[in-house]
Amino acid sequence: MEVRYELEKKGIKVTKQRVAILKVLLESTVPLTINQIQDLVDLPMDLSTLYRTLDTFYEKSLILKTVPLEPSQTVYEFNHLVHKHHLICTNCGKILVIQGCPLHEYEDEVESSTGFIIDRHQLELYGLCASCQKQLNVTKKEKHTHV
Amino acid sequence: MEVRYELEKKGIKVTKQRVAILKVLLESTVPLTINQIQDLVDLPMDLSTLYRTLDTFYEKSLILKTVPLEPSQTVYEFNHLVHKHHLICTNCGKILVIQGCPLHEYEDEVESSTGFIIDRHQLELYGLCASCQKQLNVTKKEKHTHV
DNA sequence: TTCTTTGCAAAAACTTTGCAGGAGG
DNA sequence: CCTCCTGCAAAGTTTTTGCAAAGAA
Repeated sequence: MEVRYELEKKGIKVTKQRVAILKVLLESTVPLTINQIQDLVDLPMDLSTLYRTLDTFYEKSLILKTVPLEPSQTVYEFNHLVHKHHLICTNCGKILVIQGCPLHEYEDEVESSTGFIIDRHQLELYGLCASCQKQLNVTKKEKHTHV
Repeated sequence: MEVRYELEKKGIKVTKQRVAILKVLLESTVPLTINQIQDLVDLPMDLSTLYRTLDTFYEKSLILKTVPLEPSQTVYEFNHLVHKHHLICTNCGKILVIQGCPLHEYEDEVESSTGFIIDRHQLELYGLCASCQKQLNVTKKEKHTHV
């Protein structure tokens, strides 16, 4: 089974809980909160197991972790090794995954101006999705000036 | 006093607690957690007051709010109306504020490809500051490939 | 067997809420 | 004077931890 292989590849001991969690993350097209993972997993599982397992996965770079501003619960997703970011609707909470990243040259600039070694970043975009715009009768004209 | 003026300008009723909180945020060069604000404020104040006040300030765009990945407690800072981002050292936790933003054209692209109206974003860069690099004997060569 | 992981229970950390008294305009 | 704000207490959420039993290699 490929899920087991993903774990072994990272040197993570294979257990049925870990397989179940990873399967959920692999099958999801969107990032999930810990409670959503608990609901989706195919065997009952304690939250402490989920926290511990997700920490382990994160340390081994098997998954990515994001803390959105609204709602501010951490979400987890499989690390497909394709760089991407989230576009989050502040009305309905829908998360869209967008591929690609405009930050590489910027990071190089910041590294040389600050002396840091940058190894990752977190970027989310927030706004209104098309259907919430319709529902709320918002048009592009009313967009707030970006600060 | 200019702190009172900032409040009045936004239509926020002036109280000694609000003045004290805003003063702390105005005087700080770095974003602060709610506990740090409580420690820095010049009169004893309940945490519920802090939560409520910071919510109010945030709704009126008087302050900015960020949720870093590590450590993941929300931080608050005065909204100077100059766009900036954070560079966070994952070893010592130090937060550097960096001015400028490389995202404006990118947001326009994403808007047209997704139909969203984007009104803000959150971006943080994570890495090692110069002194932690020295302390940990890390050099640029060992930098992880960015995923 | 030996070491790691899990579930349970409890605690810690963080955040929200209701209400009565106090402060601001 | 009227309304809104604050402190207190309590409860709700989210996350962490210790320990004994179960599971993986």
